[in-house]
Amino acid sequence: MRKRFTIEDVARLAGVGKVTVSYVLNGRAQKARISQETCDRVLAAAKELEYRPSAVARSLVSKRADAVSLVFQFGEYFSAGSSFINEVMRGVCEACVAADINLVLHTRSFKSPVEEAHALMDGRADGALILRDYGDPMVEELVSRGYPVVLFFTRPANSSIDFIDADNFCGGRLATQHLLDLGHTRIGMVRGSVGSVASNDRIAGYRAALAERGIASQESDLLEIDVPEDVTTDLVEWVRGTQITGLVCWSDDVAFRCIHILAGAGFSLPDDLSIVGFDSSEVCERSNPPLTSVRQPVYEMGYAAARKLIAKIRSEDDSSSPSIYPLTLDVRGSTLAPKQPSSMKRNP
Amino acid sequence: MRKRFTIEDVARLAGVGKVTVSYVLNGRAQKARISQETCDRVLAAAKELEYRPSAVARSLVSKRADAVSLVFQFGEYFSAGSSFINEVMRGVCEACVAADINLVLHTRSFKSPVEEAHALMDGRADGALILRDYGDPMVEELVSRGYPVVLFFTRPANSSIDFIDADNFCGGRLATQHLLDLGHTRIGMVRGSVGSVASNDRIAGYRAALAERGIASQESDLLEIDVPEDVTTDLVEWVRGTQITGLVCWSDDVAFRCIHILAGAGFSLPDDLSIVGFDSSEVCERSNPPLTSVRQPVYEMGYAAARKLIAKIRSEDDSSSPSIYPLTLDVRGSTLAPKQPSSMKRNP
DNA sequence: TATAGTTACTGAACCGTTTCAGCAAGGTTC
DNA sequence: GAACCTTGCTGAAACGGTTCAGTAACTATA
Repeated sequence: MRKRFTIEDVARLAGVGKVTVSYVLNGRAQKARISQETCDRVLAAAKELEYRPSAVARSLVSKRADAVSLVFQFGEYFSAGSSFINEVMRGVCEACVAADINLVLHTRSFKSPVEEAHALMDGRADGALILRDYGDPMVEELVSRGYPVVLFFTRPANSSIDFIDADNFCGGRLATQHLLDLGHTRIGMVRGSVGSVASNDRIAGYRAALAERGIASQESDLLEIDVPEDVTTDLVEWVRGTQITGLVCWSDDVAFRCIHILAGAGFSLPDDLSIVGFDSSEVCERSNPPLTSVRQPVYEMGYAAARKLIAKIRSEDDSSSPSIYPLTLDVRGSTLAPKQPSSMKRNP
Repeated sequence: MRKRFTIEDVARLAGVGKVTVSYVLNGRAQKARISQETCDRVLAAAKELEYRPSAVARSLVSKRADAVSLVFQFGEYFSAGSSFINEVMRGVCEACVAADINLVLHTRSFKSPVEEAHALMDGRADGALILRDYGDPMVEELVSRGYPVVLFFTRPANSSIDFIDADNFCGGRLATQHLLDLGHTRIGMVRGSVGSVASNDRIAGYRAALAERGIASQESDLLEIDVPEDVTTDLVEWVRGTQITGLVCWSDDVAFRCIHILAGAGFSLPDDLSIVGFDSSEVCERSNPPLTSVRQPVYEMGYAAARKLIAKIRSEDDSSSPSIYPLTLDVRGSTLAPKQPSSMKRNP
């Protein structure tokens, strides 16, 4: 690569000190009372040399990187077909574009959580956006050092930590209530991983909805998975064994997988089983049957998380923006009243 | 954030000069002939202060950032449902993890292509991975300055530029041949944008396949779109108007959209129209009908592009890895012989 | 005409690292 | 005992910017 010109080169060419160049190029010519004539000379010199300041040198003294980092399990989230992470990325990217800062994906190999935390704090980014549950030792390390952090799609136990999450309790409740309203009484749930706060919240909502109708929830009606690929033909036996007629899924992806596997096993959907997804991504419209799903504003949440982090870094006020996003239900074709209603239908 | 300790602090605590600390911490104690005892003292001091070197200061002197940047239209690619960009990201991220470098998403707002190029060369990254056609003024600016660049999913006219691309000509040919083999003679193509090299290559392959069977290709059999959302109900009229019985699509996403729209308009698929997608993403298995698609190794290509760039930056030899990836066809349920074969079927 | 204020700049220090040349102390060699 | 290694360490400069506190030359005020 061709040698880059430095501020010194520009100063020399313009016949001024490098300080003057710095002031002019940072738009602070007024404050430093640089004359118009000198300004022009500096600008001309900079243009002639096609001078571009070194972000690195600038960072060293300003102690700001004008970048935030984004941390998650890349291999896991960037797996085929999930629109969730796409929407997250789009939200985060657009917030960064709007704020004119860079986004650093912390794709480094680390030995320990503490190492990882230290690497995050190496000065390349001014804060971190983390898609991971609180309780993670890495997060705790960052937080304990006062490094600016915003968690999203989780809800930290420690309330002093900034976060953006959806109202998963309501989401679980909404999905379950919908099935109850249709007349289902045996409702199962394909839950997320046990450690996930979001998953536990949704289960709580699910249980609350059942309890409101006087139905006791059973542990066996929960099927745990970590990633959509965990949904295998075991699902078929589980569905048959539990005799559920309604199913609330951890995500749309999981729901699609369930549909695929159940259809393959001879289930007629939605007649044999009503299925509710989560996220209500665009594909729900096009699936067969179209998927009833809890709408999660993933894009907005990604955007908001980045905004919150940026506001924090810039010490701007951000108190007006919510931390918890409400969820709604998009009813589509994948949910129907059960074939042999075991109770009075409320919605005929 | 708590004040960070610097190399000076460690040196003071260990009772040595900061140079010594630098050598010890960079594993060059041998070379600098630092005694074991001093080494231990330095290590202990560093641990006690939980010292972490500043990546920024280090970059300033080493002139390396240990990061590469990734450039594409974030808003456009990170749109719901596309597994293409997910696979790209996964490949790129994993290559970066393996090489222990960071990935910078250049999410900044720029006025002009030249500004954007300059911003890319600001020192935060050692090279750029670009998902954009060559000919783009930004790319030319980078290349003309000798900034390390690898383009992917395109094929630069200037052969000195590194790139990773699929053999789109063969891909277009393969898809078309498959339909021809099934007995189709009127075959249409939903092409990508006109400026796209990949799209033009696929069209050339499509035309070559037709020509090999003595069929003249017609301009009206090509439907241009830029993004999947461009596929609207106009498609229905176009299909009816052209009387095609086979359709090669720009991507799986486009194919799914076509299926959705055509099915909505009363088409019975695949009986009324055979459809071939491109990418052969995982969802093809689960769609209805399962989508015949040209398999593009997107993950591998993303990985390879990042590897190539990293090798270039590190001046390693990378001549063994291919630039052009072969494509294959995954035949699934969305393609059948036409209902009223207009020629002899070759595959009954 | 001494004092103060303004204008237009700049020298030096600093940010936190790395690198290179150098140096003191002790050990070998002849 | 002079010349030359070796060992173990360090001072100073450099990387490319920014910031602060001047300062020299004018102009305005009393």
